[in-house]
Amino acid sequence: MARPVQKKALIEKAAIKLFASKGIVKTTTRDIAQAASVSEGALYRHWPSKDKMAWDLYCQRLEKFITKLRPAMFEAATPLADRLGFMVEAIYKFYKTHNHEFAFILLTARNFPQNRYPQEHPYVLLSELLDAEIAGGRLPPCNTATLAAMVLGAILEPVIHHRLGYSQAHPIDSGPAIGRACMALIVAFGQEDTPQ
Amino acid sequence: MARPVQKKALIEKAAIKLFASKGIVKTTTRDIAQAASVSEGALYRHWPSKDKMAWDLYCQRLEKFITKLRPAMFEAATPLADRLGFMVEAIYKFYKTHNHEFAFILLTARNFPQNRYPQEHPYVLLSELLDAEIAGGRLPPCNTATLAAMVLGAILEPVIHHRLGYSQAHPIDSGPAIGRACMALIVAFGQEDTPQ
DNA sequence: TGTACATCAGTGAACGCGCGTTCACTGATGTAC
DNA sequence: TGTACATCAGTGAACGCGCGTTCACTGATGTAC
Repeated sequence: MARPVQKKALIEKAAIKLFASKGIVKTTTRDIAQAASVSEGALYRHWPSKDKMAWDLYCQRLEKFITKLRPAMFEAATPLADRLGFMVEAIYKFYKTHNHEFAFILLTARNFPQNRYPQEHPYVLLSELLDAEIAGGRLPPCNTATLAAMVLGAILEPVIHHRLGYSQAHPIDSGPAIGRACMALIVAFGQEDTPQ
Repeated sequence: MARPVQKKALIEKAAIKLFASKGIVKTTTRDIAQAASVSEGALYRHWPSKDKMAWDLYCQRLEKFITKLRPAMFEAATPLADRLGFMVEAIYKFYKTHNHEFAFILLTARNFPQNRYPQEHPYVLLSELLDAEIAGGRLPPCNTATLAAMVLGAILEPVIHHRLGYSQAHPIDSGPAIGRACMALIVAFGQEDTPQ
């Protein structure tokens, strides 16, 4: 039986909150240790470096999130508008319940030094979704890479604004309107356009 | 007559390029000095600190950009779709001609420690524009803070993806489709919605 | 015009704080016999 | 069951590199007389 790990979870929670608030680079190991009521050396019992810790946390929490998102987004029988609505709803719900974790994986982590997405990301899901719609003839062909980026930006930017305090209204309250607007965006983008 | 300033402009150019590529925190004064072929001490003849330099550059370059954007966006007689199209076009054009400067003021600078927008920002312009449309009865009332954030996100996210290399197609090539899609987004967002 | 002085953008070496990381040590738990 | 040993998450002090900033100095240009 493995020795009971007590403090790792505390360190993770404190690190994610700090990373989400101050950014990875401006968060020090002293910050984390203090917030988790742990010595600095304790970090190095679980991760080889601060940067590796950040990257591991990012991949792991993102995968957890994707696992929630993927199934309903790929219910083949459901119309696109519904699946998009589900995606928007799921994203904002996750933001509401896991504020810091969300800000970390979807906002802060944009500027990871690695400069790359992990294999799985809402952006990738969205691209696949759009490609499948086009392949199924339910959407005219278009540049899905750009379109997926637009939709993702339209969904996430209100979260950024809410989190930074520019807007008081929680995006989840505008969920239906936002889903509807994204659907209209997709349709309008495809009109009269040819793939590049 | 002021002594001719030769190196300040070099320092600014090098700093902006580095800030845009590595982020402000990860860019060192040694990086900047080396890129500008200048001693580190030279920075402190023009700015009191690295952070103040970054903030000054941000405000100044953003204002320059806004000055280009504002006039045509507020031509009262022009329909919204055209003004939106102009905005999209102007943004992507600026990105094309001033790659690093754009990435600095509109992408990197999102996570400034100050955690606030300067008074003038494309987001603010967009909000004002939408409010004016509603006041003029040409758009149904809605939550313009959220809507402006959506539109901004939809316009800027393709730029982020292009700059990070996720997408090869330059957003300017999809300019008309993106403008059209943003217009559709706005219209759909307002339908059946009441202001909050 | 020539001389003395002020100004200031620049240099390059040094400083010292803050940070990520290391390390010897501890004590609790698991395991072999 | 008791004893000896291995394991490992934790501590807290120390280390040392890298970074932002400082400082004495230089040399070119502007100004007073």
